[in-house]
Order: sequence, then structure tokens, then C-alpha cells
Amino acid sequence: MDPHLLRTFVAVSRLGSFSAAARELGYTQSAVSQHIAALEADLRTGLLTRRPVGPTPAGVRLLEHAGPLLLRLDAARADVARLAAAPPDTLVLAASPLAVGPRLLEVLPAAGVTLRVLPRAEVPAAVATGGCDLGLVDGPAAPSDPLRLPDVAPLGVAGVAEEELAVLLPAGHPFARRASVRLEDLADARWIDAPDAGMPLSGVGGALRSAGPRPSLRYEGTDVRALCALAAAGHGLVLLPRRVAEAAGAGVAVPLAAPRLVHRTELLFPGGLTGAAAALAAVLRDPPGA
Amino acid sequence: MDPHLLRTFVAVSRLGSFSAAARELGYTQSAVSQHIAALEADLRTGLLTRRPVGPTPAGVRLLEHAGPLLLRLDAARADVARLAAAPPDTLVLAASPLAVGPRLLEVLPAAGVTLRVLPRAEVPAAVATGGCDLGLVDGPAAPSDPLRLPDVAPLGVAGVAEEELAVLLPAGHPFARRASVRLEDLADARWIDAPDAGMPLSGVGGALRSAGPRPSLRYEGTDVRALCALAAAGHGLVLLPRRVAEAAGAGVAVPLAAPRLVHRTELLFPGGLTGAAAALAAVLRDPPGA
DNA sequence: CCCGGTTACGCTTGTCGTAAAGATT
DNA sequence: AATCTTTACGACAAGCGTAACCGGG
Repeated sequence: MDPHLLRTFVAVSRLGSFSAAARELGYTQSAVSQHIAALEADLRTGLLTRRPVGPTPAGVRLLEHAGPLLLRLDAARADVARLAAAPPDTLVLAASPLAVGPRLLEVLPAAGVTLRVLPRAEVPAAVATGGCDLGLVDGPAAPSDPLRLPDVAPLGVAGVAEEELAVLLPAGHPFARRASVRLEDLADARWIDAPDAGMPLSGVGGALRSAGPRPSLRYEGTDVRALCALAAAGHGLVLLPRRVAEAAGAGVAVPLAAPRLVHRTELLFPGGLTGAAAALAAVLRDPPGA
Repeated sequence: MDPHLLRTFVAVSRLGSFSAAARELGYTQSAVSQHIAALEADLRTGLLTRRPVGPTPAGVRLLEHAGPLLLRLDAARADVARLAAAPPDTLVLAASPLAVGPRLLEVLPAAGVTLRVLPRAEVPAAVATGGCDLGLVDGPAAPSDPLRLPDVAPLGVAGVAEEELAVLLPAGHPFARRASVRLEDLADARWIDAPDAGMPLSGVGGALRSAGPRPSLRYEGTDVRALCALAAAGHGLVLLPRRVAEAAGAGVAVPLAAPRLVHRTELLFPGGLTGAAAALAAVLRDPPGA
């Protein structure tokens, strides 16, 4: 189970072709074939069907492990490298779309900062593997509870802000004139699932008895404005931080009364924080909003 | 960053000796020396001090990654192996001490079941790496919230039971006659930290504003009776499931009123569940206590 | 001087590329 | 017939063990 073999395996699985994987990895076709053969011999199981090329059940199972594994491996390498490396001169800050809030915009105007907006799930990985120096992630959580983040690496975590949640309804919606709504009252409604840009519905469901709101439309992308437009146009409901929902321009924002959830933003930072990164982190982290 | 090199590195770090690690791993001293040299060359950093042998700061950082990494690697191997292997004839069930509750004892009298009580943190690893077929873990959580478990591998999770919490006080304690207590009232008290046997205090602290109760005495071991005896003798307070605290025989159990936490038990099971394991899992998982 | 880690060297094994063969659409 | 994977084989590098070396208590 050499990491190289694993890397080849995921490349072949993703591309559906030995030769394409070989091109991508800078090997010959032959080497790729040998890698897969070695893996299959090691695990004593077929991992790929040939012609067409695709993972077998065992291969699917292995793929589920391979991703996190290779990620952690990169994270480990990046982490020790950071210890020796000089503090970066230009900071790269990774943030999920809704983590870009007023607090960040206030602090940002520092020289040499790059803001990189990523899908929520990729932010921890980006920080862990050294692609970014700091990360800001957001998500739903019980008040003053930490977010449930995938632990790709031992990262430092600090709460940055917590904000009320609201549902963005189209103007004519029966609940649009209410002062607040309960999620269970909207359980049968159509929701837009936007795990990258909006709040992940699956996380919200964990707090409810049921499996959470059922999505009707899925939006992949990181543009919050487009998401708001969809919701205002009546394609489905969206859960957003209250200020964002109210600033949407169209649609009606109704605060969420139950379950007791907040929109929480957290700062992620790698172990050995030095220089400008440490300074920015200190400014961001100190007052965790009530 | 070959896993073999990593394995050698953690062995050397743990044993504090190249030769001892060589004996343990079945290599020669020389090979171990070469392994470490290769790792240090690869990462371009010293990882170990020699004479005495111990990890450098970079080595410490790498060690934090190496453990989970090697664990995941074993988990991956075990997971695909389980797909091909025949369903086990004798089930091995891993459980943290407080996960052994009435529900389990009711169901257990099946033929060929081994119950293995492990420290809480080791249960997920035992299930993931195939040492055990099923796992039962417990911990504090907000009502109907899943536990925060380290994700060593993609394991199946199912809620099994939730129970009230209580503080076990010595007989003469000022709060001993109360009907219920709030944790913040006891914030200044002396607590026993028993992460293996009792409830992990750090997890409880996450729900509070402060860093959680400060431990005074630390108990390492998995014997709940001994822990209760310590608490009853006045060495510190202990947080326990209410039934356990009440059955302690000595001391006084006072239910916890705030924060709203419950003692939650969850079943862990690997992906391809077959045969007797699937049957037992089905019996255990179906009615998640309110 | 002894214990323990490092270095040198030879052998074995593994890994890659080239090229020919085999299989599938 | 064309495309893509597998197999054969030779060159090269990597990994391990034996043994000599070296540095600190």
C-alpha cells in the first residue's frame, strides 16, 4: 500500500483510463499497469474492472480511504515544511463563501493578502496542505458549540463569530410575513441544497429528529448572490446568516426560531504560526462574537 | 514518506532507541538508521536528536500526523480485506466502559460474542482496523446530537441510547441534598478527570463558555467502580450517566440540570456488515432512546 | 572501553521504460 | 483494424544486511 500506488489508483479511477492516468502522472502506461497489479496483488482483490475501466466494490471501498489518506500525507509534509520555511510574505486566506463577513472585511485591508473563496469542504484541506496560510470556515452549530469539521490534520481552531440564522423566502410565501419560523414547520417545503455556497442541509438535519430538510434543487457553486436569486425566484428555500438574507435585495428574510442554531465562523490555522499570519490570526480570533 | 519509514520513525521515537526499534520491527540497527536518514533527507529536516534519542520539534510535529496516518492505512487494508473475508463466526464487540449499559446486557446473551472493554479513544480504531467487529462508544452530547468521534475511517454510526447525566458527590457535599445541579455552580469544584472510564471533561467544556471543569485528580483505567469509589471518598466530582451514579452504592447522585447534555451511546460498524455482526447490529441500533 | 548510531559495500529485490503480445470493440 | 491493457525483458536504483567506523559516557 505504497502511497504512490494509491495515487495511481485514484488517478486511474477518476480518469477511467490507465493511459490517461499515466499521462497525468508522468509515467508510462506500463508502469501504471504494474502499479495497479501490485496493489491488487498486495490486497489480494481485484480493484478495477478493465474495459471499461472502473472501480470494483473493493475498489470503491479503497477509494473512500485513499482520498483522506493522501490528504493527510500531504498535510504532514506541508506541516513539517512550514516549521523550517520562512514566514510567507504574502498571506493567502482561504474562506468558504459565507465566512466572508463584516468582521473579515474590516480587518482585511492589510498589504499582501490574497482572499481565496473555496467550497466549504475544501477549506480545511487547503490550510492543512499548505496551499493557504489561514482558513475561515462557516457552518451551522448549536450556540457556542464548535463546528464539525473533517479532521484532515491537527489544526488550530478558534471561534470568530456567531450570527443568527434566517430563511430566505420568496415574496409571496405564506410565511413571508411571520416574525420568525421554525424549521419543522418548513419540513415539507422545497429547499435548495447548496453545500458549497449556502448552509449544508445535512448538518442542520442532524439537530432535528428527521433526516433534515429534503432538497429539491441543488446548486453547486460559491456565488451567494446567485443562490439568493434562486431562492427569491421561488425555486426553493435557503438557510442563510440573517444579515446575508436581509441584504439579498429580493425575497424575504425570516429569522429562524427553532432549532436553536447559529451561523458560526471559525478560524483555522496550522501549528507553527509565525509572522504576518500569526498577526492576522490574532486580530481575527480575539473577540468571538457571543 | 513511505509508511515503512514512518512506522520506523514512530517506533524509534516511542522506544527512544534505534536498536530497540530495530528489534521490535525485525530490522537491523543499520536499516533503522537508514530509514531515519531517508526520512530526514526527504523532509530536509532533522527529526530526531541522537544521544539521547528523542524527537526534535519537527519530529514532534510529524509524530502528530504519523499516528492517525498509519491508523487510516491499517483501516483501509482491513476494510477491503473484510469485503472478501467470510463473516466471522465469533463476534468481537469493543465498548467503552460506560457504553456497557442495560440495553447491551439485554441483547448480549448470544452465542460466541466476546466483549472487549477499551478506553473510549481506542474503540473507533479497534473497529476500523478490524480488531473488533462492532463498537459501542459513549460520551456527552447535546440531546439527539451525534457524538464527536475522531474520523479514523468511514464507519457507520447509529444512535443506541441517550440517558440523563448526574454528578456523583460525596455524602457530605453541600449540594448533596439538591434535586439537581448546574455545572457552572460546580465550576470551582475539584473534578476527577477519567477520560477512559468516565466522561471526558474536555468534551463537556466545549458546551460551556469556559474551558470546562478543571481536573484535580486524573484516573487512568477503565474500571467504573473504582472511579465511583474515588468520587464517594471525596477525591473529586465525577460526571456519570444517572443510572450508573445512582447505582454506585456510595456517594450521592444529583442529576445535571444545565447545560443540556445527555449521555449518548452510539454503535460503530464497518462498511460491509454481514452475518451475525449485521444481525447484532440490527438488534442494537433499532430503537435509539429518545 | 563499551554501547550505540553511522558509514561503506555487496547483494538482492523492486521499479521503470521499451517493445512485443493479447484482448476487446 | 484500432485502441488500450498486459507481459517480457533489460537497465538502473533502492533497500537490507554484514562489517568496519566513530563518537560520547
